[in-house]
Amino acid sequence: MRNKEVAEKFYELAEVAELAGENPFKVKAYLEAARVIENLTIPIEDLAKEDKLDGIKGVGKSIAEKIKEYLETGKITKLEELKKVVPEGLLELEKVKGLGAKRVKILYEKLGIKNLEDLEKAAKEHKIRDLEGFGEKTEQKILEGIKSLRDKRTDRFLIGIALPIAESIVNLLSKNTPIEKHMICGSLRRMKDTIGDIDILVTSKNPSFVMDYFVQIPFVKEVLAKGDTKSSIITQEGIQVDLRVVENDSFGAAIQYFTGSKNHNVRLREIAIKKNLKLNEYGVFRLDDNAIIAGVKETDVYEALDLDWIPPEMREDTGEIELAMQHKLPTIVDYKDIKGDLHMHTKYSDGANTIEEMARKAISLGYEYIVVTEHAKALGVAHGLSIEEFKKEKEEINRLNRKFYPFKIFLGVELNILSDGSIDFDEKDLDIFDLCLAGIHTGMNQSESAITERIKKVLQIPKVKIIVHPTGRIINGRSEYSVNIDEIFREAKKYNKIFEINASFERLDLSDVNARKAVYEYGLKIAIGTDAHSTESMNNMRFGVGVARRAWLRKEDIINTKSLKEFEEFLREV
DNA sequence: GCCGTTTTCGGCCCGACTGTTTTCAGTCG
Repeated sequence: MRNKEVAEKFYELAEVAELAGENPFKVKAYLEAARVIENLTIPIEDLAKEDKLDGIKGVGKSIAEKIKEYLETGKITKLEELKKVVPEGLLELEKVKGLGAKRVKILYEKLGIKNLEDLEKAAKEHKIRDLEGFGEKTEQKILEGIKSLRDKRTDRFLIGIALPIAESIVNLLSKNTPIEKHMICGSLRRMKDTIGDIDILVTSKNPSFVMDYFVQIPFVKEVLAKGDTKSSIITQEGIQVDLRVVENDSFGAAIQYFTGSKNHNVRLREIAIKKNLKLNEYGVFRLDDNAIIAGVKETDVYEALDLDWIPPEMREDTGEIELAMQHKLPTIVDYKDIKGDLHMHTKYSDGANTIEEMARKAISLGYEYIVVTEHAKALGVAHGLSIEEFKKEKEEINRLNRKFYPFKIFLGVELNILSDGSIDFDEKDLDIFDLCLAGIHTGMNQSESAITERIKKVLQIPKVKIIVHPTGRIINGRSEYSVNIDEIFREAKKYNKIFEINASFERLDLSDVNARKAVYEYGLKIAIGTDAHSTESMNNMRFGVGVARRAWLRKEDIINTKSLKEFEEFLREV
């Protein structure tokens, strides 16, 4: 699967082409192609082989040729030629806030500025202020921009860090200020695995009171801006939070606008134009007489465009708009559809709580069952259990099941996929388990073919049902190990295996793109497990469901939406 | 360079903000 790689090339092509002064619409076409390829669930090399590249929306004859050329030779002639005219360093100059392609080009042509160092020197020597279109303030801003670029942490924030902060701010506002409606928008509402900043929208009859309160809440580290309708702060954690107060009549249009994604919104506005309408953050307007026809409710905004309302998690312009147009959107899984948690650890291995505490927590979450899945013996660092120890755990589970009836605890295990593709126990010993998970915890630096073969080997073990955290990524920490995920999925379908969406917010593995591929391209089923090591982290289920919703998964695609009775039937088939 | 339930040619999202300007270009989200 080389989609990501090809997409990167076209992002680069777009950047370089823009700096070279190519037709802006051509640049837009490259960007659009890159984005579509990135979100494709089918390997692009397969499409190339079958000569179906120009069937991709946004890919025409010319871009199809470039894709083919890249796949065959590793190069795009057009890109190589442009690079001869555009120095490498110009790309980083665009990252300075306030500088876009146009200004970078002027700086290069008039002052010969080729990189950050040149830029800083020129600004300090006051050479920039005399250029046409530039001035003293711009020069100052450029220096500030260079500084913040160098200071800036490049990581985005994990959703599991950002969402609780956003929620506590909303709570404080609700309690202490006269706000009426409120909504956390942006990538948080879309449940992206990482977020850049927090967007909160509220309505209020007394905006200035709300703003005065907002900029002085305890965890504010810095106030970036304070106005009547918009204020921005930086929290102690370093996350930027924007609070906007909007009119009640525009609330629906505003949350639509600020939820994004950008690409989704651009498409909506294009659709509006074709219907002789205009869409902005204030509402949907008729172009003829500027009359407002929607704005209070978000559903009305979509309806005004003849679209079904689209769940925020799906708003990435990867086909959801077309389906909404035809009224064929899938009914995606709901947060309350989850009936059990399939992956957790207790004090028996490296968890912080007892089985009983985990069970009580599960009951408080409204679950009908849990599967307790300690590490198996090969994972020494995590107190992996022997078969004898699992037998003991089983006795305690039996006792607790009598106590908590009809709620049920199952005995599972998280097996290790060892470096030769074997697992911790003999297959005959696995019969004591209700459910066997298996995952890679060691030997992640092996080659793609080695890791792929390891997993394929484990797929053949009848008793192993679920592959957990299948790509091994830790967000902002460790990238995926190299594995041919298409080959794994194809093989898994033969044996009816299931893949986990690990709901721990550092992992979220499978990712949205991979989960969608597993279900929609390979017809596989998904399990969502929190991998909780404490009662507290069982709350992370919502992040896993968020990924499932971003992957367009339906209730029936996810096995832990089954009722206890259905789940027991499922286990008997295992 | 792509695309077509008005189009195979002539379009290609919207508004706010900033700084440089006397009416607007560039940038951002």
